[in-house]
Amino acid sequence: MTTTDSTPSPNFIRNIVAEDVRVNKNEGRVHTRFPPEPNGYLHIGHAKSICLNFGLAAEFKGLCNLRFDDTNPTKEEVEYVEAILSDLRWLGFDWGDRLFYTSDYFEQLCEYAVRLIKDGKAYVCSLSAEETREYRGTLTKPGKDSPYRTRSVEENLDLFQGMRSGEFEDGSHVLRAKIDMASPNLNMRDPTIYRIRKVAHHRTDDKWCIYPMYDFSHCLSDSIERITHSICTLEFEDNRPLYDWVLDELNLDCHPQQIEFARLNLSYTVLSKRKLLGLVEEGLVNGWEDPRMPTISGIRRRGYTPESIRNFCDRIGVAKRDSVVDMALLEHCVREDLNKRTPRVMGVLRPLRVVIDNYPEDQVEELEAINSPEDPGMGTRKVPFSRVLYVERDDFREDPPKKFFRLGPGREVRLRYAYYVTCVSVVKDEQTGEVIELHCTYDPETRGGWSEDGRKVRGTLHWVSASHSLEAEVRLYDRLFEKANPGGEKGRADFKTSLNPNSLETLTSCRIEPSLAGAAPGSRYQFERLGYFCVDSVDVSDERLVFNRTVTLRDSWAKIEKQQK
RNA sequence: UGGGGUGUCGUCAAGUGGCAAGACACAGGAUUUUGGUUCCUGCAUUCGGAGGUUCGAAUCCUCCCACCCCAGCCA
Repeated sequence: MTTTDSTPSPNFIRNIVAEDVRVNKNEGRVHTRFPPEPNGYLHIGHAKSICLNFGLAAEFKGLCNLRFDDTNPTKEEVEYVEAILSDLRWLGFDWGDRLFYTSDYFEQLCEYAVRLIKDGKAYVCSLSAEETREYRGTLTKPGKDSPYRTRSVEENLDLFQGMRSGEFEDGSHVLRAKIDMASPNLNMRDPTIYRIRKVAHHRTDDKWCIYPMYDFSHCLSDSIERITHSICTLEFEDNRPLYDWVLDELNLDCHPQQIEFARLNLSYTVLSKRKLLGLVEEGLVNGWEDPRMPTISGIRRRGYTPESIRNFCDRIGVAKRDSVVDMALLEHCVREDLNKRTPRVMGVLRPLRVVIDNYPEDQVEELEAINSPEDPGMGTRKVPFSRVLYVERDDFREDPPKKFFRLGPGREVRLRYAYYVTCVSVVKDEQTGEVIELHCTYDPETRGGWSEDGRKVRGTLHWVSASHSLEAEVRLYDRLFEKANPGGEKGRADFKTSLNPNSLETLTSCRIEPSLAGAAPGSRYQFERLGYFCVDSVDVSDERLVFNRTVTLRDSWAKIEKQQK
C-alpha cells in the first residue's frame, strides 16, 4: 500500500458529494459507476475516472458499479470486455456482484421509449440521415421540424413496433425525442434515441435490431441502478440537459446528478481510443499491449505497478480546466514505488570486456551484495567475480571529459561490492579503432570495495563476470511521441507524424548477473545505475531472458554532460 | 458571429471576502560503495486583462481577451 492512499486531496466533485452526504441527499447514499464502452482497451485516462468513481464510493462508504455501455454493436467486441475486466482487476478495484451491461436493460429501455411515444414525447422519423442533418440547422441557425414530427401516437407505436420486429431496413426510420428544433443546444433538437442496426451484438446476438442511443440509455441505466452521482467528462456538458429531460419526462424517482470533469491528457502521448486504435491497426505499435502504449495493459507490461498508477491518479487532481499532465509525474510515481520494492541487481546493457591482468586465471570469488539499500530486510546475495568481466561501454572514455568519474586510461574506480581497479591499457579493433577490451589491475587489499588506507575513488561501476553472466535481451522504451502535445497541436498535421522513431531500442547481447536465472515473468528489478526493468510477460521462454525497461533512474550525469556541450 | 465551459508558478493543483497550500519539474548544497535514494535551501508582492465595490478582492460586480466542447442514426 502506498502512503497516499488515505489522504485524498480536495476537488470540486468530492466537495459536492461530501455536501450531499452532509445534508442527507439520497438518504446519504453514494453510488457511482464506471461505464466503459467495450470498443477498445482501457488507458491511463480511464484510470483517472476509475480511481475517482471507486475512490469516492470507498471514501463515503458507498458503492461503485461496473457497467459496460454496450449500445453500439458495430464497434464492440468480447475481446474488449475481457481486457477491461482484467485491467480493472489488475488495478485493484472490486465491483462485487455489481457487473452490469446496458444491454441487460434493453427490454426495459424499450418500454420507456414506448411510454415516451404514448405521452407524445417521441416520434418515429423517416428522414434519411442526410436529411436529418439538414433539418437540424447549424450552430447559429435554428433547425426545422421534421415532417414526421406530427405522426399520431398510434402510428408511432405501430412503426416503432415494426422497427423492433425487423420490418425495416437500417436507416429507414429512427425514434426521436420531441423536444425543440430551435434550441440553441443542438443536443435538444429532437435527438435520435433509437436506431435500426441489423448487426449481431456481442451479448444479445440477433435478439435486437434496434439499439438505444447513449443519451437515452445512459441516464436511464444510471437511474435503474440507483446511481447518485453520474460522473463523466467535459464534452458531455451539453448533453446534461438531455440527460435530465429524459428522466424528468419519464418522471422517474431516481434522478442521478451528472457531474463533468476534465479528461486526462498526458504529455508525449495520446489518450483517445480512436487514435490508439489507429496506432494498433496501422501496425505502428505491437498491439494494445505494446509497452509504449498508454493503455493499462501496455503500462502493466512495461512494468508499472497498480499502486503507482493509483498514486498518480490521486496526485493529478480533478478539475474542469483542460490540462496536460507532465509525463515526468507518472515516471516519478513509478520510480518512487519501485525504489522501495525492487531488489537491486547488476546487468550490463552494452558490454565492454575487461581483463583483470593480476587476478588469478582460475579464481572465482563469491562477493556479497546487498539486495536493497532501502530495505535491509531484503537480505544479501552472492555475486561471482573472476578475471574476465564486462562493464558498461558508457563507463569508459578514452578521453574523459570534465567531471567524468568513471573509467579511463590510468584511472582507478570501484567495482561495486568487489575491488578497486585501475585501467592499464586499451585494446582496439585494428580496422575500426573501436575499443574492444580493457586491461586493468586490481588491488587485492580493497575486497568488498573498501580501502584500508582510506583513499577515495570517485566512481563506482556495475559489472558482471563474463563466464558466469547470463545473456539477455533488453528492450529500452522511450516516449512514443516527440512532441509534448501530439494530439492537441493546432493545425492539420496528423498526430502520427510526430511519432518518435526511437521509441523502442532492442539490445540483444546484454549480460545479467546469474542470480536472475529463471526470473519470473513480470518480476521487477532495479538494474543498478540504469533503471527499473521487468521480465517481459509475453516473450519469455526457458532459454531466453527478456527484460523491459520500465523507466530509467534519474541521471544527473546526463544533465551535466548535456550542459557541457 | 448560437449555446455550453475554462483561465492561479514551466506543468498539475488547493484556495469560495482576511497573510497565494502542496506535488512534479527546475536550480543550488549536504550525505552516499548506485552520478540512485534521502535531507536541506531557493523557486507566484500576485491569480487572463481593464475598471469598480470594500478597511480589505484570486474570491463580489461590469466590460474585454484567450482557449476548449457541440451541427453522429458514436460514446
